[in-house]
This record gives sequence, structure tokens and C-alpha cells, in this order.
Amino acid sequence: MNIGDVARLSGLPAKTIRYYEDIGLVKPQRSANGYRSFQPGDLHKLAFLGRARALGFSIDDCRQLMTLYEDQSRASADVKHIARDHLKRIDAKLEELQQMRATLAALVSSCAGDNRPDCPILADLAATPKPG
Amino acid sequence: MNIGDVARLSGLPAKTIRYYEDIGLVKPQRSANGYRSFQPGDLHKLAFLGRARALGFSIDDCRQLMTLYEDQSRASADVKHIARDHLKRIDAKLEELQQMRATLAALVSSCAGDNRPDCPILADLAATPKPG
DNA sequence: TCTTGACCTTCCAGTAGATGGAAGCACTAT
DNA sequence: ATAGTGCTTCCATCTACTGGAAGGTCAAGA
Repeated sequence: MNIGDVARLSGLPAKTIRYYEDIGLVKPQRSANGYRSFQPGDLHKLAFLGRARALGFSIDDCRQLMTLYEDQSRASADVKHIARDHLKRIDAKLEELQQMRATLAALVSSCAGDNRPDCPILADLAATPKPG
Repeated sequence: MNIGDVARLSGLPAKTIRYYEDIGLVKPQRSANGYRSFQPGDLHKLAFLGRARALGFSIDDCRQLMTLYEDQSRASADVKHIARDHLKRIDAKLEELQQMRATLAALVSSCAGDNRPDCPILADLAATPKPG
């Protein structure tokens, strides 16, 4: 299979697949004409990577997950550890975003949004940390 | 004030403040010795930027917000527009993260996390999109 | 056979928003 | 004079791609 085929089948852009080869995540063979020649195993790996990335795992996480996936003598605890750490990071990010959202939503709803200059959003941004 | 002073007062790292000067967000004067010389107005701007960044506004948003802030004849509608767009982006991100979190949490809790190789997390990542 | 168009190649640059570090000048206190 | 801190610039690095230029390859059609 050429890169276009695996791109279609994996859902990853060809550019991304080349990039993944660059950083050593996949190692497709080459045809006589210099084209990358992907085997079913490569496609499988790329699909794995795409799914892991879609779950927000970092490239480094993906590398470790791939290694574990290919290691028949792995301990599931190692996989779980990576996933749980990632889950913690997601939870932290969620909390941060929810905090932002709450503040921002309050500001947005307090702003008249007309053609006058008075604006509680700007007033809040300009407020000194401890006004009192 | 030197950069260390405004760093302490604004809560922004000196590196970040230099970066903000690089990209034209602040334009401190220079002392005879070449040091940046920050006026109270610069500090005010930096605090504004820090607060806007903490709410997740992009640098480009910050630039526009600063411009509006300094424009006495602004329409609050313009500020609100920027904030509402940002709120939408946050909501989209939240939804994405919540979806990730749900999938990931289910996978983590389904994994034994012992020294055996069987792992539902890896199984899920390796699953083909439509198995049936 | 020639040509068109889709596909493939490599390489370089750029994105956002900083952050780390090196080399070296300035200032303060002893 | 010297030590220590703070300031300067410049360059590299990070994440995970993405865009684009210049050019080679291949299959189909006139």
C-alpha cells in the first residue's frame, strides 16, 4: 500500500504519517521507486496511533503504549499507569477550563454588548488583583 | 521599574515580558544603561495581559482586547463578540475533553492493572473501527 | 508517443506561546 | 577589587503537526 491508501484507511493525513515515520513511530519499507510501502502491520500501528491520539495521549505516551502493545510479556499495570496519568492531566485541564468558562460566561452575560464603551469584561481584565 | 520589578508585580515571568515586547504587546522605554524602564502604564498593561491569558484568550485576542481597552470610543459589542467567540471555543474544548475523559475513565476502570498482559486499554486502541 | 493529472518524494519554514541557556554587560555591597 | 545579582541579546527547543515548493513516477487517454 502507498501512503495515500493508508491515509484513507487510517484516517490520518499523509503528512502526519510521514511525520510519524520521521519520529520513528512507524518504519515502512520502500518500493524500488522510492515510495513508502506499507504492510498491514503498519496500517494497524497507524490506526492504533490515531486512536490513542484521539484520546489525547501525547506522542511520547503513544510510543510507550506501542511498545507495551508489542510486548507480549507486558504487565497491564504499566498500561494502566500511563492511562491513569493521562486521565489526571485531562481532569486538571477540565477543571481549569471549567473555571475559565464560569468566569467568562459571567462576564459575557454582564456585558451589554451595545455601541456604548462601558464594558464589565474590560473592567474585570483591568482590575488590580486586590482592589480593597 | 526594571523588568524584575514588573515581573514580581504582574506575576509574569521576565522571559514572558520580554517576549511580549518582542511581539509588540508592550513597548517599555529604555534607560541609559540599556535596561527596560517600565512605567506604571506598562505594568497595568502587563497585568491586563496576564489576566486575559489566564482566561485563555489567545495572544491575538489579547491584542484586540488591549486595543479596545485603550479606545475610549469602543463599542462594548466588539469586546463581547471576542469574549463570546472565546467562550464557544472553550465549550468545544470542554466537550472534546469530556468525551475523552469518559472513554478513558471506562478503559482505566476496566483494566486489572496487574502483572498479566491482558489489557482492555490496549485492546480498545487496537480495535478496528467497525469490527462487525 | 506524448501529455495530462494524480500521486509520490524531500526539504524548509511556520504555527502558539513561551521557556532554557549561553555569553556578556551593569550595578551594588563589601 | 571582587562577588553576586540582575540585566542584555541571541539562539535553540518544546508539541504535533501543517503548508508549500520543486521535482520524480505512474496510469490512462489522444
